[in-house]
Amino acid sequence: MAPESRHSVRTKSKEAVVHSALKLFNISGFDGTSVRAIAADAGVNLALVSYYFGGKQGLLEDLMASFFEGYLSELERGMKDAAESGLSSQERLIHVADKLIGYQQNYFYLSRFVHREMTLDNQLVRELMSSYLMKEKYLLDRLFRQVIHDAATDPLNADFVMLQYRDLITMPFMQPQYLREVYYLNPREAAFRANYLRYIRRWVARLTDRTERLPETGLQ
Amino acid sequence: MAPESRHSVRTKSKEAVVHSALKLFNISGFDGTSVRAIAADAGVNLALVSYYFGGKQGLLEDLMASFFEGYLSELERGMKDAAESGLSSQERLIHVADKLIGYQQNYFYLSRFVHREMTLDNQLVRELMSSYLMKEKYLLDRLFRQVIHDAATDPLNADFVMLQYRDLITMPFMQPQYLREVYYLNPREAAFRANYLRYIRRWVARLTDRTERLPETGLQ
DNA sequence: CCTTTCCCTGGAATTTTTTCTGGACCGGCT
DNA sequence: AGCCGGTCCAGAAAAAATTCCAGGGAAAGG
Repeated sequence: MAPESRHSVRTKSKEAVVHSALKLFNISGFDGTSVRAIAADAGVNLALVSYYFGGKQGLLEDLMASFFEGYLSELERGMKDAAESGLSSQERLIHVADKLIGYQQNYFYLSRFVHREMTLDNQLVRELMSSYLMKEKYLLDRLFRQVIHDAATDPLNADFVMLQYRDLITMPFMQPQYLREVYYLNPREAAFRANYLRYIRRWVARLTDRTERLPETGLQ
Repeated sequence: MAPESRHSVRTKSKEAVVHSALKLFNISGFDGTSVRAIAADAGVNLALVSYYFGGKQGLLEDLMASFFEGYLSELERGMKDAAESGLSSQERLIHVADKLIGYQQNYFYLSRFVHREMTLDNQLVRELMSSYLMKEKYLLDRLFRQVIHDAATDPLNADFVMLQYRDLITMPFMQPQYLREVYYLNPREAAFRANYLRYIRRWVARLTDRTERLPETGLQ
């Protein structure tokens, strides 16, 4: 970090708050982190948080909105690019996944924080969901329309496929510490993106490669 | 459950605390829930939490340990059953998945709570988890050994496969509200278990189907 | 029937932690 | 000079965790 000249600190405090907040939220969670701790870590006065965000709750909503706007615009742009490049429907899945993984790498702490908060089941989350997540689902539906049609699969199975696709993309950023501790994988690295994308490619290929008939194995 | 006669209340308070705690944790998270709220919801005296669990932190650790013991023993027993029934390696994956999904359905709130807490990245979580997660990984490695060997896939890809398998099993219980709100699926229902298992069956089939045609001489 | 024991209640006081507010400072800009 | 945005300090106010104490009442044991 650069030395703290009076000038560089100027107008940087807000960013410092966000940065420290995200860092600490990923360690102790939102409710487990005090504004004092954030201010202390950011080397900033306590009152700043209320000043800029109107309290702790305001900071939360700010971060949430910020993530979803970026995430959704990345998703939209990825789909648009893919369509204009004339990619096949499978290749579109891969291209979009790549974009979204890149986005979450760039906003690593933010992504993790938001994913975690979304696992709560309260009023705030439900309100946020209904706007952002519905839009996400709409886009994913469009992205998968062709694939689903080609595979001629039943609707329930199609839901599970989309669900797994989404989860494939978000999981490494929801529990990176698991990947790190258990598999020695670091979702923040560029290498991870490349390797993981190769796996997603395989997943997509298997998805569309074969016909619908299943080998009915003996038991149950 | 019996009505709240004086008898049933006896020795039931501890369970009532656990029940209310889990319910509230799933709404507001651990740190977002006060001991007062738990006691009030349980219709129990405030001091009881400290009395039984030695404080809020003790309650947390109790719940964590309780989940993992049940989860791992279910995993072990599922593997043992599958082995003794002489199931194929693919069928074992499905059988174990079914068992673990059943377990998480039976302990729905507990599972969700633990999964959520695990996404934190602090010292406590790391210590608490490392022993359990390492054991889980050991068991999963054994469960997949044959499948991986048959598929003759490279180690990195094998990791991703196991990762996805685990995630397939836990995801519905980490974010059930997402499935509910966006896909109108309820992971708590028996029907979900059956339908989802059918998807897992497909996933396993796709996993092994096309690789079976590869020559046996793959590298380990 | 009486007594002891154990689980729990009730209502506090105590202590620690956290958020928020009111005002002061400070350097730059007009 | 006087304003203004950004920053800091201290303390109010509120909330939360923990502990204390004085029992009630059912069950178990005599």
